[in-house]
Amino acid sequence: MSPTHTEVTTAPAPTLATAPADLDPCGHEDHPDCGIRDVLDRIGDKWSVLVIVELAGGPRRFRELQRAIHGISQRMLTLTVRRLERDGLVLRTVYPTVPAQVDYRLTETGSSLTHLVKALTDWSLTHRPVIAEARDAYDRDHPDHDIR
Amino acid sequence: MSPTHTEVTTAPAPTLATAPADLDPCGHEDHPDCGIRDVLDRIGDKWSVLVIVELAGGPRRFRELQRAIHGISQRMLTLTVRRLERDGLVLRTVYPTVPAQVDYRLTETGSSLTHLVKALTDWSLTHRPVIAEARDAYDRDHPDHDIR
DNA sequence: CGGAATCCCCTGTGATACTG
DNA sequence: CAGTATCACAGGGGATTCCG
Repeated sequence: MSPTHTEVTTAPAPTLATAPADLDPCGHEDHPDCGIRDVLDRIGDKWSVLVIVELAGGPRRFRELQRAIHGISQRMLTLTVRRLERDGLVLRTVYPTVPAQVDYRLTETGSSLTHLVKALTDWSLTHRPVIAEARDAYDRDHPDHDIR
Repeated sequence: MSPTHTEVTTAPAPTLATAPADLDPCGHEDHPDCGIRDVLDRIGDKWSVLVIVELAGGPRRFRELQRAIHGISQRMLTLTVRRLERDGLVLRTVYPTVPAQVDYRLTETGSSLTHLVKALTDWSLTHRPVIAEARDAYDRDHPDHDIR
């Protein structure tokens, strides 16, 4: 890594006015396990959100999902939909045909997540350029760092 | 894992009407790398959102952050704020005092994320009971599975 | 105080092969 | 088609130690 972060400031050290966390998702001051953790552990993985996005377009079969979600392996798709099913976000239906046919669709709860996902993608698309620029600037000022 | 998922349905297999993904974050049909990936890779990790939540309450020093975010290690806090700094979501300021003093605060871009985070925590708090119930039900119907 | 450097484990994920 | 079963591996992340 670069020879240690060394960009200092000449300004005097301020006394941080311990501002209150007006966004505190918990009830009390010491964030013990903020409910947010639940969501993150659930949709914060590599594929869940993409599955939800795809299912937001309507029911999909296993292969359809796999084809739609570029790069996901069979194994991960299985694990992802299973977890979503377990959490009640996705409904899995098996039709006793031959060969087997299974479809997945969002439950009521799952659908309520699509708004958030939409907001996330919107934010992403809006700020992507700014972030890319910030990144380039950082990488320019900090040659040979290994962040990410 | 349990002897294979075997909950079938008696209903006839429907012909999925390939509904359009009206939530498609990409421009075209085949989701190649949906912009959503960018956000997820950025705030979808274990700690970033918690740091953002804390900084939403105002500037914080390194130790303050670590104390506020229960369970985070020194190493991960460092890595997390570095990545956020690199992406231009957090501003890091070093005061040449002795011992060193550093504070972190959200940038304009970073602040714009607090709305989303708030929405996420709200959703989490609202649906937590339902999800917990779904989970229990699943675990009851599928004894000895190893999902998650 | 605010890190950086190491060591190490464990989990998530991919690749491949097999099955009802 | 829709999985399951294994193997194999990179990297995320924790604990500890050292430094300016």
